[in-house]
Amino acid sequence: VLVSLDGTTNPAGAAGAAHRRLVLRGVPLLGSTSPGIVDFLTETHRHRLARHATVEVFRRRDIVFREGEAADAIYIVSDGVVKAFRHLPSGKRRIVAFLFAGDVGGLPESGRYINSVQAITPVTVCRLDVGVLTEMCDNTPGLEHAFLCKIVHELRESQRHAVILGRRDAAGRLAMLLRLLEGHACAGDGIPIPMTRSDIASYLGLSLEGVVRSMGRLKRDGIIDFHGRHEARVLDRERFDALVSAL
Amino acid sequence: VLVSLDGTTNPAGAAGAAHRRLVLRGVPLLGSTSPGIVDFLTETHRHRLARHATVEVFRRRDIVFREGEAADAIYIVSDGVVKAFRHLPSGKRRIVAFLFAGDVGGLPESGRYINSVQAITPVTVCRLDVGVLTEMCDNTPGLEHAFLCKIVHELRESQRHAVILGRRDAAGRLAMLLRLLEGHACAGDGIPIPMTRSDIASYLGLSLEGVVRSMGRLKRDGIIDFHGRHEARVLDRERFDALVSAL
DNA sequence: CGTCGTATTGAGGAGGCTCAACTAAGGTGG
DNA sequence: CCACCTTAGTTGAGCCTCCTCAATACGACG
Repeated sequence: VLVSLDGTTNPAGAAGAAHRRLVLRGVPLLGSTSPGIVDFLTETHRHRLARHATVEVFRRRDIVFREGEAADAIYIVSDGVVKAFRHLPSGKRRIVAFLFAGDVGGLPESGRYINSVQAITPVTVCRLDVGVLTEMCDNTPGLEHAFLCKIVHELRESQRHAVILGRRDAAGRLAMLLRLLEGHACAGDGIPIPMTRSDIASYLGLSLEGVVRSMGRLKRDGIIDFHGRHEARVLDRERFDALVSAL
Repeated sequence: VLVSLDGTTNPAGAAGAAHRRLVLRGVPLLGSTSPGIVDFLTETHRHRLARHATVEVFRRRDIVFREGEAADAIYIVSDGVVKAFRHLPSGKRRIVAFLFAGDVGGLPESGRYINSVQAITPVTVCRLDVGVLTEMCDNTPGLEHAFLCKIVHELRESQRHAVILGRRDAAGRLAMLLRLLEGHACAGDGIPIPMTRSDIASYLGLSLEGVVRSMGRLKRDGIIDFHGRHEARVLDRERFDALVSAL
């Protein structure tokens, strides 16, 4: 943690820094003319939240919070990517979600975090004290609704994850993950793969080697090209889409 | 649909009928002395909602709503069990969740349902018009918060589902589902299995035959006893728990 | 330039899927 | 009330995929 401002009210500078970082991205509940993804927060929300938000920076591999800890705050990812995972009784870990800029993490159950969150790239987050946040929701119209919309969005994403895991073919699962990552890519460029093969395996319910071999197959088949370990590029869009849609 | 009262305000009788059916069950966000599951709705919420809720009854196999349809209403399951599923491009279907009494379904994306819901037992639901509901959330303190808590609960359940699907052993997945069903059973009795083997397979990401064989193994090993097709009983609690916790 | 974490590749084995035949149960109409 | 029909469930044989184990290569970082 490099920057950590506590207290209930931020100085103007810190509030300004938090302000532009507070974003809740997702597809809205109700139909609208506007396209897919929007920011659920209004300017008013942002200003109010910014006064009490703490900006925190984490390096790769840093833990943001741990499963089982008292949930003092919820977090909004502002920059970078984190993984949310649960420890299984055996000691293994299963990644339950990747969180990108505009996602929330740290929703508690009975006052405790239900999964751990760890940075997989350098990360900037906004920390919102739960006490302050609940109070703010009570007297800021639409704020709680914004979070509700975001959480519904994460529920949909989680269900999509379940659909991915329901597939039996490794290459198909991988393709669906790449499609997901593509959604977070800047258009035109290659698809960034911020996480390790091991993380991918844990998210897809495969073995590490299974992930590697699936990548090898996609490459051999001329569907995807992998540049280095952290970038992919779709070569054959048609067959890629077919693979994603298969099953 | 056997009972369907529309209009924005219900007569006293219908409102009374809806009143006791309106329940949102789940584990709360914040820690409390009270144990596990609570009802997020207050009496006030129930009374207000009841005036505009429609009670609907469905028989086994009836469709409550379909993926892609305009989402006019959200539903609270009052009695019985439904399955929420998505159609895959191939035409197959994957069950994303089972909804029991106290669960919500029909949360929209861009004004449309994102999955279909079908009754797997005789079912009673409360239908809440989205327009009326959003309006009511604006002028009923705590109502939106109740839904938020419930949706967080469903998000956790969905993540648990993902953990189940991450397992590679069929018997272990099945055991985890049985554990989930056990949570909805009246204590002391056997575990009711309302859904078909095919539904179980679709939920667990297995083949129908795989489900059957896994049941056969649990029975042969003396861990679970199956009475008929819709009831299970844990014979060896210790090994059952070990199986659930394995991996 | 060494070292550790990460990635890759190979051989062998286990588990689940597919295909196919068959049984059981529920529901409908005569 | 029974016969029939449709849906749901069961069992077996063989194949295929993915996992496991083990050895090796790569690459970031000090």
